[in-house]
Amino acid sequence: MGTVSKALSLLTYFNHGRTEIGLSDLTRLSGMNKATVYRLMGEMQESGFVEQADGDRSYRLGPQVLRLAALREAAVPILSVSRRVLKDLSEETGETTHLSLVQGTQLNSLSHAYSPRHAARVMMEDAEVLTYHGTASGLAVLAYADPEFVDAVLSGPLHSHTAATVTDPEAIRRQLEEVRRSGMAQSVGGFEAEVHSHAVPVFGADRQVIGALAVAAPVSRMTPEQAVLIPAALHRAGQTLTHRIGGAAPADYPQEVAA
Amino acid sequence: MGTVSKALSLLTYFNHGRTEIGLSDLTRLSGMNKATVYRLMGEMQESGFVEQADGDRSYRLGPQVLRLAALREAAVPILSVSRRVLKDLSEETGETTHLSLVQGTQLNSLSHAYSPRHAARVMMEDAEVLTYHGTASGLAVLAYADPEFVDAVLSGPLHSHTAATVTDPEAIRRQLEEVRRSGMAQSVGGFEAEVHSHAVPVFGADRQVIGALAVAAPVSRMTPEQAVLIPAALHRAGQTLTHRIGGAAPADYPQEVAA
DNA sequence: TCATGTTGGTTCATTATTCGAACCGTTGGT
DNA sequence: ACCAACGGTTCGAATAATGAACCAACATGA
Repeated sequence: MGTVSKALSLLTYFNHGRTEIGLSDLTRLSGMNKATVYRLMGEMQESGFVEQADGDRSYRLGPQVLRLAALREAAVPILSVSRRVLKDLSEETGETTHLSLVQGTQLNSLSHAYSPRHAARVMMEDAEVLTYHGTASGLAVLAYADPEFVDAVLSGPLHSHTAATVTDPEAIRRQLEEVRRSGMAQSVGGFEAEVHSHAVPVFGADRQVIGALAVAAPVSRMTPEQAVLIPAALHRAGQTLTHRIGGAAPADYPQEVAA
Repeated sequence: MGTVSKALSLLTYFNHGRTEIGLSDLTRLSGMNKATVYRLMGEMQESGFVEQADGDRSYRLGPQVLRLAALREAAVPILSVSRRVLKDLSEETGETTHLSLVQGTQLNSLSHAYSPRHAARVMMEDAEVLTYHGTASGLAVLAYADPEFVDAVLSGPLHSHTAATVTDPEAIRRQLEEVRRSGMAQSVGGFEAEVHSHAVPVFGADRQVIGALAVAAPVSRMTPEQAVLIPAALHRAGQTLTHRIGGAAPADYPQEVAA
């Protein structure tokens, strides 16, 4: 692994539960030498990618990432476009909706919308890491990902989030077959108990899957009517989003939502 | 300069006018060897910080920066907080308002708001680079920056945006004195002709200046009444923003807007 | 008070990585 | 057919990264 990859990999240890990390913690998390981490963080600090908090000297992400994100959105306005789609979809379904994107080898939630219809909602946070095997979004992505990528994911450790999480690689592969057939992934209590999620893949310009659009509802509200309405609305929203960002679905992607 | 700094410096060549850059262009812009640029970009591509467009193979910023930006906002919610302040300020003044932040050695616009009051508005784009000497925001920042930083900026080349841009270092230093006295910077036609800008500094937790809040109005609308109302509202908004992000102004910062 | 274990930060000889001139193969224009 | 420009690749020489050991400062607690 090159020096640049090492430096950038240090940034992956930041998440919602850990927005500030001290030097020693970072060396432990990364397994690198302390001097190495210190120098790498120092360089990234000079460039404004990280900065040090005032009180203790722990590191946090710097202001430079905001500029890059704004430019990314200027080049590929996927977030701003998705906000409209998410809002419409959550109004139509009455449930929480969210968008997640493939970033390197991990899947991150990046935008979400709530519906005001019900007081009880599935809550979401942005920039949260989703597992491929334990979420509807993850399955939707895997179903249309490169076979090598699927192999890499399924050969790694597959943690259980709940008692209902499917962790057997062969069982997951069968789920992926089903996703490809219907064009839609489902997960009932696989990530969080009492949550029924539907997800469809979102495709980029090269017909590669780039992420997933999902609806998350309490299982108690998944009536037979909703079980028809949500997949139909979600499928349409997914096609709209793929189209608006200049993407295209692969030829074998179902044009209509299958039962 | 270390390898990591070199790699990250490549990202600075992306801007609104140049969201995709080919390998050869990037080598020319950076002055580095082509093989070096190729390898560095390859590493950043693996980490998802950049990606290659489908048609040609030019590079653009990758999805990973979105995740980092979301986490930065989670740690230091300056953008989400500023949106409220900007919106209120543009409604109160009837003019375009914007926030810019110091990122390394450059100043970037990062958020803005328009007022619906007038059809003719000063238009803004996010993630645009502002000069320190030619904008009210830049002067507001310089007035409260480290003396070494001011020296570095003023010893560099100072380009003219318009005929009204002040480029003489000594004249700029006199302007900075005036900014420190009044707590507010002004620029009439210095960046764009026919635009009158006011700006106040925004401070972080360590009483360091971290950016500037500005109001940009057509010179034709800068009536005597507005020339009083805008500085007062802007000064209040700046204090509000500094306070909401957990910052504090230095002791010598004027508590009231001075004439 | 003294020992112990943190923390962030620094040093420097060893070593591995990065560098860059020159080189491909391809594309597009003339 | 030629030329120029493109993205990408090679490999010995040059440089920068590495990591064990070391500081100083602070905290904890016996």
